[in-house]
Amino acid sequence: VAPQTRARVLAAAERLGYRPNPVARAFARRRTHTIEVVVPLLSAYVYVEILRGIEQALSDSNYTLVIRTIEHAADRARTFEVCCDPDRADGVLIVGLRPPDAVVQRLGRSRLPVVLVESEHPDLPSVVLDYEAAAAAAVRHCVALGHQRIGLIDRDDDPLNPTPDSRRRDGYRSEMQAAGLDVPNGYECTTPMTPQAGAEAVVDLLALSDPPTAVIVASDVQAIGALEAARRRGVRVPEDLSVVGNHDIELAEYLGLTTVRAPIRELGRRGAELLLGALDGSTALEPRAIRLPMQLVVRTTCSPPGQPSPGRS
Amino acid sequence: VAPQTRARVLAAAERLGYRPNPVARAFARRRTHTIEVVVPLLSAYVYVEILRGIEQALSDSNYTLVIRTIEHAADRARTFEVCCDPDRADGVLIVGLRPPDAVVQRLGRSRLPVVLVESEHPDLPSVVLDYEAAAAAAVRHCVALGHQRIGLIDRDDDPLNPTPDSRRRDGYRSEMQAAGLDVPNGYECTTPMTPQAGAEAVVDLLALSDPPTAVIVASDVQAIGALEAARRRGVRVPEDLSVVGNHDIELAEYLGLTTVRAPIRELGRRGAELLLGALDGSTALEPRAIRLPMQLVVRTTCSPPGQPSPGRS
DNA sequence: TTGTAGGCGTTATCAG
DNA sequence: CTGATAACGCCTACAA
Repeated sequence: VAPQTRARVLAAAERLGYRPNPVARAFARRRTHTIEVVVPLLSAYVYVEILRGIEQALSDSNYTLVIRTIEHAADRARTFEVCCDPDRADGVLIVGLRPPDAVVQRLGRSRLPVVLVESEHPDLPSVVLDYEAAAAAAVRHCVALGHQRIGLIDRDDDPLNPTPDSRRRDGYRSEMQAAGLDVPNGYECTTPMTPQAGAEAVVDLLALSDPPTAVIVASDVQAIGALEAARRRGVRVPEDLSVVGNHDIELAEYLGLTTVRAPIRELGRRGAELLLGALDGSTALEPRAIRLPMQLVVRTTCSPPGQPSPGRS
Repeated sequence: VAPQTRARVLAAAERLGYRPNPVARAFARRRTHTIEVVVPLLSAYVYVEILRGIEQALSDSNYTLVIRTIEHAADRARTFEVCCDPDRADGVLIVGLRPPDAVVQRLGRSRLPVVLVESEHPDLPSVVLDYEAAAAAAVRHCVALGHQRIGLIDRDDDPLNPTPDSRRRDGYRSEMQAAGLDVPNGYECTTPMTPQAGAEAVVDLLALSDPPTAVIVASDVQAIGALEAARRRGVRVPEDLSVVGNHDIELAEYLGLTTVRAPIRELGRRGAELLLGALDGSTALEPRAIRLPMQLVVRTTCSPPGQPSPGRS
C-alpha cells in the first residue's frame, strides 16, 4: 500500500472512531486472544501472588485474562468443562488445582495448551514449588544449630484439591532421618492455614512430655500464630523454641521470622511464560513439572537450643 | 417443540459432545456475557476482597469475569480505552480508580453500563465506603473514653487514583471540632499503607512535645506497625496509647486491635449486583454514590488515657 | 411446528 | 497488489 494512502485511511479511521470489533475478529480468526485462569478462591495470599505473576507475564502480550474461581467443590466439574473449551480460550492456566482426568483427556484431544501452576498431573506441564526441599532446608538449618527435637506443623490438605500433598512431610522426614533424628509421636501435625490453628498446634506440641525445641511450620500465617501463642505462654522465641516459617510474606520480615522464601509470583510468571511460548509457537509444552527452588531466609526466630531457661520471677 | 423431540435432540447433542461456540454466539447476539473489571494492582488486601465480593455476586449469573489490572499509571489510558468497548463487554466495574472524563463521556454515549467501586465520579453510579463516618466514629470512641489529644495517621493518596481522598481527614477534623478538641501541628500525617510506615509515623507522633494519647489509623496494616513500634519503645497499648485501626483484617482480631470494620467484600458484591440489575433490566443505574456504613469493633487497644505510667524498673 | 435464508464484522482466499 | 466474495457458527425472522 502506498504509504500516503495508508496514512489517509488510518486518519479516517481515527476520525470516525473506528474500532475493530474484537468478537467478530475472534470469530473469524478462531482465536480469542484470551487466557483462562482457574484458581481456588481468591482469598489466599498464595493465589493472589500467583495471579499477580501471571498478570505481569501477560501484561505486554495483548492477551486478555479471564478468571474463574472455584469456591465450592461442586463448581469444579462445571468450571473445568467451561474453561477448557478450545473455542473460548487460546490457553488455560490451572492454579492450585488438579484437573479431573476426563478434562485432561479432552484437553489433550483439543490441543488447547494448558499449564498447571502449583499443582501436578503426569500428563500436563506444570510449575510447582519444591516444598520437599524447603522442609528439608528448614530441618537442616535447625539441625545445624544443634536441635535434635524438631517438630512439624504442616498444613491441612486443600479440600479443593483431592491430591494429598505430602511433599513437605516427606522432606521433613527424610531430612530428619538423614540427620539420624527421631520423629516421636505427636511431632507431626497438620492444621488449617490460619494463625489461630498455628497457635493451637504449637500449644499441643509444647504440651508433649518431651516437647520439640524447634518447629518447622508450613506457612508464615500459621507460624505467626505459633509465635504469638508461645509468647503468651512465656515460651521465649528463639531461646526456648526456634520457629521456621514458609513463604516469607511481608509480615515475616517485619516480625523477624526465619522462613523459607517461596518465589510465588515467579511461579505464576513462569507458568504464564510457558503458556505464551506455546501460543506463539516458540516452545513446545512438555508434560513435566518444573520445580522452583525455595531459599532459607535467616532472621531471628531460630537459635541454638538447650540454653536452660533462666526462669521467670 | 414436542417434549419428546426435544429430549431426543438434547440426547443426541450430548452424545456427540456438541458445545455451542461461545464466540459465535456472542457475535450473533451482540452480547458477550462478559463483565470487565478494572482494578489497581492485585496486591492490596482491599482490592482482592472486593474482587471476591464481585465474584460471589456473579457466581450464579453466567457472566464471565475479565480482569484488567493497572499496574503503572501509563497503562491507565490504554486499559480504559480497551475495556470500555461496548463490543467487548456487557458491563464494566471500575474498582478503586476514577476513570478519565473522556472515558466517562464515551461510556455515556455507548450506554455500556458501568459501576464504580471504591471510587466516585459525579456522572456515574458508585459504591463506596464511608471513610468520613468511620474516622468520625473512631474519634468519637476515643473522646468517649476521655481522650483529648487524638492524632491521625492517614494513608497517602493512591498514585493510581488522581482524586485526592480527604474523606477520612474530613471526618476526623469535623468530629474533633464537634468535641471541642484541638488538632495541634503534627497531629495529622499520611504514610504509605505498610506496617513500617505506620511504625515510623507513630514514632514521630510520640516524639512531639505534647504527644497524642490516642491515634486513629487509616488501615489495620499501618496500625499493626504502630502497635509493634510502640511496644518496642516501651509505650504500652492501651495504657499509654490507644490505637484504632480501620478495615478489620483477619489479623486484627487476632491481635486484639480495636478497629472500624469495612464491609469490603460487601462493597464488591453491591457493585456487581447493581450492574447485574442493569444488565437484566430490572433496575436502572443512577449516577450517585451509595455509601456503605462501617462499624466500630471494640477490642483491646483502647482505654481511658492519663493513667500515669507506673514507670519501669 | 419445522425448515430455510439472511445477517452479524472480520479475515482469508482467490480472481482480476 | 487490489478488490470482490465466501466462509466463520449461531440467531432470528419469515415462509412453508
